[in-house]
Order: sequence, then C-alpha cells, then structure tokens
Amino acid sequence: MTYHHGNLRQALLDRAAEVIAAQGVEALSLRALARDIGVSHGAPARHFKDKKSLLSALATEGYERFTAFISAAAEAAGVDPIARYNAMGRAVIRFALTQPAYYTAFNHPDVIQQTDADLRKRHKEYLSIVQQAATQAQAAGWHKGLDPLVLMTFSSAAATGAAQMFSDFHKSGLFDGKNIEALAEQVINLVVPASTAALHNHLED
Amino acid sequence: MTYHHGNLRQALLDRAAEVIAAQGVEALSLRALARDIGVSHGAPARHFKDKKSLLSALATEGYERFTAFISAAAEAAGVDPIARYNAMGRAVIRFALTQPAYYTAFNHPDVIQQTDADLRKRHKEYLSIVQQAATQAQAAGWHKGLDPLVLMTFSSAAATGAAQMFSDFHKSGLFDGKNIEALAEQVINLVVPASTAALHNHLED
DNA sequence: GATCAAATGTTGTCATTGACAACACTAGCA
DNA sequence: TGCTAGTGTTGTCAATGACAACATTTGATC
Repeated sequence: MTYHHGNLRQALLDRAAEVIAAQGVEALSLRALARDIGVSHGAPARHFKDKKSLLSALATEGYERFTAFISAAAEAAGVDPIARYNAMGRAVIRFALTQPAYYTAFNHPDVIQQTDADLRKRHKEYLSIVQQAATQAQAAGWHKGLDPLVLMTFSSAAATGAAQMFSDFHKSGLFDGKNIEALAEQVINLVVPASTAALHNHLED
Repeated sequence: MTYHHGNLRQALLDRAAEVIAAQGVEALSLRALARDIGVSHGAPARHFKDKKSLLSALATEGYERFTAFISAAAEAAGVDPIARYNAMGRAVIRFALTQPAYYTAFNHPDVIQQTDADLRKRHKEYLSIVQQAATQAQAAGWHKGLDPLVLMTFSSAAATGAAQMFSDFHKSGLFDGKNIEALAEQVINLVVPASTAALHNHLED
C-alpha cells in the first residue's frame, strides 16, 4: 500500500454511509472510520475539518442523489404534471427506505443546523425542484387557487413525514406484514391524485 | 447543601430539557449536567444507567406531556369528531414549536431505536389516542371506506412532517415573515377538514 | 433510640474520542 | 533537480461515558 491512499475522502464518505446504515449516525467515529480504511487516526483531518464537516459532506452527496432520484421518478412518470408530482412523493419514501444512510444523514439534527454553503446550495436545489413540480401540478388543477406555500408545505410534510414513519417503524412492527410500497402509494394518493384523470374522477364523486 | 440532593433525577431531566432546547441533543453531556446542578460527575449514574437511558426518560416524560397536550386540544375543540381531529393536528405543530426540547427528544434517532419498556408504553398510548380519534373522524364521514391504517399514516405523517418542517426551518428563513400558526392551520385543513360542516361544504363544491 | 441495609453521592480511574500540532513522505510543477 | 503544496503519521491533550470502590444518608425494624 502506498503512503498516499489516493481517494481517502471518498473512502471515508463511503464507509461512513455503511456505518450509518448499519448502526446509525451516533455510532460514527472518525477514528473508527480511519481504522476501518487502514489509515492513521489523524488522516481524516486532511479532508474534513471535523466530524460535522464529514456529516455535511455526506449529506451534500445525499441531496445530490436524492434530487437525481426524485427527478428520475418524475421523468419516468411522463408528462402529466399531477402524475409527476405523485411519483415524486412516492420516490421520497422509496429513497428513504432504500438509501437510509443518506436520508438519515441529511435529516440528522446535527446536519440540519449546519450552515455549510455547499450543503445549503444542494438543499435549495432540491426545494426548488419540488416547488417547480408543485406549481405545475397546481396549474394542472390540483387545488387551484390555494396559497402555493401552503400546498408545498402540506405535500412535502406528508411525504417526508411518511418516509420518516416508514423508516422508524420499519423494524418496530407497526407495519408488520404490510406491503409498504402499496401502503405508501395509497398515502401519497391522499396527498396528490395519481393523475389529472384521477383528480377529475374524484371531483365527480 | 445536603449530601443528598433530594430529587436529582428530576433536576437532571429538567436541566437536560433546557440544554436540548438551547443547544440540541448533541450538546448533552452527563458530566456537564452534573456540574450545572452541582453534584459530582458520578452522581447521575445512580439515576440513569447511561446517557441513552436519560434520553429515554426525557422522551417518556415528553410523550406524557405530548399526549396530555393533544388530548386537551381535542377536548377544547368540542364534540365534533372531525373538529377534534383537526385540532389535534394543529396541536402537534404547536407542541413542537412551544416545547422543542421534548419534541426533539422523542424524535431523536437515538431515542427512536430504544426498547425501553416505559417509553414504548407511552408511545403506544399516544398512538392509540390518535388512532381512536382518527377512527371517530372517519366514522363521522372523513374518507369513509378507506383503509384506516392508510388514513392514520397519512394524517400522522402530514402533522409530524409539518411540525418537523416548521421546527427545522424556523430560523432558516423559509417561513420568514409568515404567520406560522395560520400557515399550520391551513396545512392541517388539507389533511382533515376543520369540522363536519366544512367537510360537507367541501364535498358540495 | 440503636442497628443495619438500601439508596444516594463522591472520588478515582480507564478507554475512547475529537481536535490539534509537529513531523514525514509524496507528487507534480518550475 | 529542487521546491512547494498536498497528504498521511505520530504524539498529545482535554472531555467524556462508564465503571468500581468508598462515603454518607435515610428509613425501616427491632
């Protein structure tokens, strides 16, 4: 092994994601990460000023993945703005369940209060993508006339709240034996109809 | 000062709540708590086996307060089951904003994975109260016929998600200049109508 | 009231950790 | 070839959580 690792920064982030997924953020230790990777306990300091800085970087990477994931789900849903927004809501939950390390990272109290510029920027990008999709869904007839901020808050809250619940209770038995994917779909359908057609059907009830 | 503190356990919990409200869970240190209170660094161990155990106890107390708070809000709303459930949703947000220490405590990742029997019990009590209220709202006409678990998940997710958002972004400027109480009310109204009358008005649109 | 056991608080200690500083090695450019 | 910035290492410090051994208090029992 060479004296220089080569890409220690990414190795630390990757290992941190593993540890978080397996044992939670609290179990994260810079020294343990260094041991796992096989470098000295002081090496991480060259890449991350302190522990929070590593978490911030992980969260930043997480937001990038999250944004890409949500956007891809919207694309896959086609052109109907309401169907797209519905798909994004379901994607939030799927992301939380399939990539818990990143979702955990950027929802961690420690990270949320960070002022890291890069992190803020990625977060704003994410918010603006959601906001844009919400606006378009509204223009397509979803709660036309309502305050956009109210709609945005409501839908984001419901999606992230559901993601949180499914993650938290995943192993605590509340949803035992349930098909979480199907449950999530029904929940999201209460937030935004599955399509413009579904919206109109519903209004005719 | 006497050798025995008298009620060190409660003093620790109270001080912990202060610290969490001011600086977050991460800033919590058993030794610092002991110093603040004026006892030796080993004293807390008599009341809390370890740090997680203290957090669990604080979360347990938090759930008691939370449950009482939510129930009181329902009572104040009268007898209409839908108005009651709506009031409970608003209360969730109000609690998160006015008693951040307790809300933070029992939503903290460290606490959520706890298996502490007392904590579990209080949590279940809380869930069952919400569930009961949701059931009654449904019986009064709110989304009759839908899977109760879906409704319960949807409404809980929306309320807690909104509470989380308001807490997190309280100082990050997203809701600057907004009347959060009014915003919260509008958001909750999208989850459950403000009353049975409002439900029927809405259906006639 | 005397005695004793349980509860509570204290002191001392240990391993772990995050942070920092001083030093060593490497890479790549002038 | 040398120089300099980047990267990794080693040593160290203070803070912390956890634990053990010891001290004091309390209150139940006789």
